[in-house]
Amino acid sequence: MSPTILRLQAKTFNMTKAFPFYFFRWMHDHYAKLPLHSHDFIELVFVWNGSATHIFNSRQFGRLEYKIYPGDIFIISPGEEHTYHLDPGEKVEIINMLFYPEMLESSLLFESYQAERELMDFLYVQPFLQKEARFSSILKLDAIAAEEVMTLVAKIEKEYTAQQKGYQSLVKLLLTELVLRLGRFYSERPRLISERLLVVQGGTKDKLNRVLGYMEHHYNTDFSVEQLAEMASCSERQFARLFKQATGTTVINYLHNLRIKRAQKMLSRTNEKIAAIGMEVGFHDISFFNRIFKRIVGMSPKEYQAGLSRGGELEGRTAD
DNA sequence: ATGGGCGCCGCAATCGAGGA
DNA sequence: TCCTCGATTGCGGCGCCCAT
Repeated sequence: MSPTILRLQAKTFNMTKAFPFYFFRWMHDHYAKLPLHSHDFIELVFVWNGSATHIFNSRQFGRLEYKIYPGDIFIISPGEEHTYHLDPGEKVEIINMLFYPEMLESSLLFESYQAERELMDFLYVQPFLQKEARFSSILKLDAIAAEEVMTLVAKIEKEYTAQQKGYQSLVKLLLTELVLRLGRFYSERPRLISERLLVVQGGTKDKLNRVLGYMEHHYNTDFSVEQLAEMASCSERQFARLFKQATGTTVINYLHNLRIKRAQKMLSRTNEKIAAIGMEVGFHDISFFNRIFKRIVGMSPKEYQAGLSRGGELEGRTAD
């Protein structure tokens, strides 16, 4: 017998037609059982603290489970059934924003540019495409992006709580900005192997995805091909072969591209010294960082930074 | 599809010189 | 002082070939 699914509706959260939005934070632990539930609104989830296992039932993909950690952001679309499981001793603090599409300033999103429409992939398109995309629609932000997002979330929370004159319009605008920014981070994130991997088989694809996920989040630490191969449960030789087959490049080249891309982003967003940025993205030697940067981007980090500060269009290539 | 052997290539680290 | 570039060196990664 299948479990009863709790169906949550707008009236549960006092959402109105004029302002269909609800903001709340909640703490969850092993003892507080949240039943499997679904809703007819969009749920934007920010993991603030702790960890949990997110359990997700989908008509398309069946039952999915994945671990969530601080900084993770994901969307639960209308009709999707989900809940959380926490092991004894485990706790999680989550920020939830429940809303209907009417909350978003559609004039800003849909009428102007195709680019804005593409940003909305994060909300509507990607989660329905394929099983792997469901996982990749969990955004993991770097420190700078997370700060931008959290500043916006704090503003929304402040407006929503204080409820001063005009707060509904301000929350709409802030939520629209938040979704656009998330869409931008989503489109800028490194592509998972599975999204372009057509040549390798299912089980292998999962293994490579696990490794690529590791590389994306540990790009600035030292690891060997041997360790990665172990993670993928295959020999070094086989791993290197599959990696090349899947990505079109070698492990080291892929890692360099990842590091340089992050370095480009940092150069454009901070005033940190080039040497510090090189170290931060995982290069032990500034000389070697310069060389790799120039090979990939087509100009030295200094030239790249100078180009940014002039505010002009950069001709340099993008690491990808 | 997968793994092993072998040899070459280039990454990564280090040092030094020179320019802005 | 900071950044870039060149030279050098040890060793790990990768391509090729062949076997299972």
